Amino acid sequence: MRASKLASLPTIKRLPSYLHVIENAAREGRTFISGTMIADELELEPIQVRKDLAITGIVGKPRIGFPVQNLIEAIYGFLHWDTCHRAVIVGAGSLATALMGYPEFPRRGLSIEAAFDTDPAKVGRVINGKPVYHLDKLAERVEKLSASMAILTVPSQSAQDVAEQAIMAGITAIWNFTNVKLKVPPQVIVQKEDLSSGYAVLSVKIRMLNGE
Amino acid sequence: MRASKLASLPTIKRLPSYLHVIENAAREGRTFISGTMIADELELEPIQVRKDLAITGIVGKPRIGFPVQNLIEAIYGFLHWDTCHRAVIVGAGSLATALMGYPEFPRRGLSIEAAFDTDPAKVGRVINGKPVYHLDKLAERVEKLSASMAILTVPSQSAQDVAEQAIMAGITAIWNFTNVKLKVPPQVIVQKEDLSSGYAVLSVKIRMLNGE
DNA sequence: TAGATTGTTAATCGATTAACAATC
DNA sequence: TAGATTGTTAATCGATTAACAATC
Repeated sequence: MRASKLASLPTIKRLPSYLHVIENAAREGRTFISGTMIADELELEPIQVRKDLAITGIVGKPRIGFPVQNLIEAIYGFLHWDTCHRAVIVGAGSLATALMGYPEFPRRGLSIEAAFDTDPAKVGRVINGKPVYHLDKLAERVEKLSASMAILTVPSQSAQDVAEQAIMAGITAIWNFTNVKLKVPPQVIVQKEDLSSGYAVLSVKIRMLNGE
Repeated sequence: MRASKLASLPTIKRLPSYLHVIENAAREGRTFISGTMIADELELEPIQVRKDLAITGIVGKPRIGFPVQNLIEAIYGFLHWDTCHRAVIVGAGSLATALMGYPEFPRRGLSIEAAFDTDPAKVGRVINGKPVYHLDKLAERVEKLSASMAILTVPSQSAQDVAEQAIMAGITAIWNFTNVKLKVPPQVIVQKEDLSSGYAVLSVKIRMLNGE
């Protein structure tokens, strides 16, 4: 059992960027990387990087740093990215297309197996090698694919309805790209991705830069 | 001058979701809304909502709540969403298409005026009523459009290069959808949008749910 | 009026940062 | 060896939450 309770949300969110830097180092043939180096690259404090990396259980060598391969494996393990997450995506628009073509996901254990839509113009098409089915086929396909995750890229109005259908079909984790706060049973996990909040931060920074 | 220094990053990130709830209330014809009600809707603590809303300067009435219209205007003002942000998007792929078609952005002051790409198959096309230019035209177009923001949806390898071109062209704010940590001069604002970190959180929650 | 909700002040909680001995 | 970097323990910082008088 991993000591996952010890990892805070901010730490978990930073791990992927560490992984990115460490994988670059691996690609360059490095076998060790120091927390200081990672911190420099990402403009963070070295102490924060060390603290965060501690949750992986990998111990570093003073003066030398952390073993790159072990660190990569440990982060994958910690993030559960060494396991395949079979997902379906509902709403086969351009955002779905973007997510289905995102090359990083397959390497990180996320496999988007099929898309669903109600638009007859989209049903039957193939996106990035994966079929687009009518939403009616959701339950049937989720079972056949043994998918446990649903990614929601539908319009806001249908978000709650689609979420309920997905849950009925046996989905236990939802990655929600709509701006709707979904109401789900307690055992279902929802992660909401909110573009507006990123834009809000950017926008406030602009206002402050412009000296108001 | 607004007391923007008093708003923490978490508060800023929550404001858009408050706005969403409050605008729904306005659409239903409500003239007042309580912090408790907003909190219920978003599964937050009432005290947190009250604290957050305090930064807008709008005062509520005990027992009744906050005046809906004033609150909406104040949040728009605070987030700088009452001002037009003219933006260009570089990398005219499916993510760019998704962002250009996101109906919320125009209402929130974000106007994506043009897209840029190096792919001859994309240059000259029109996405959502906006032209796709060759990247060569970036400087010229940014000036003509008097755009101050660039949205980056290019492949990682070209991210740093494109960012530098955008800055040379006069861009002062970058919304970065690549997984590259950009190196920019201190006066340039960068907001990095990281899908991996959301996926990391979801994935760790799944692992914990599955009882490991 | 009664009681739900507000704004404020204080307490708690948790994350970040600092300090430093150990060590490669 | 000398000194950069580690892991740990303690201090600081900031955000969330609690308490409560004021009030519509």
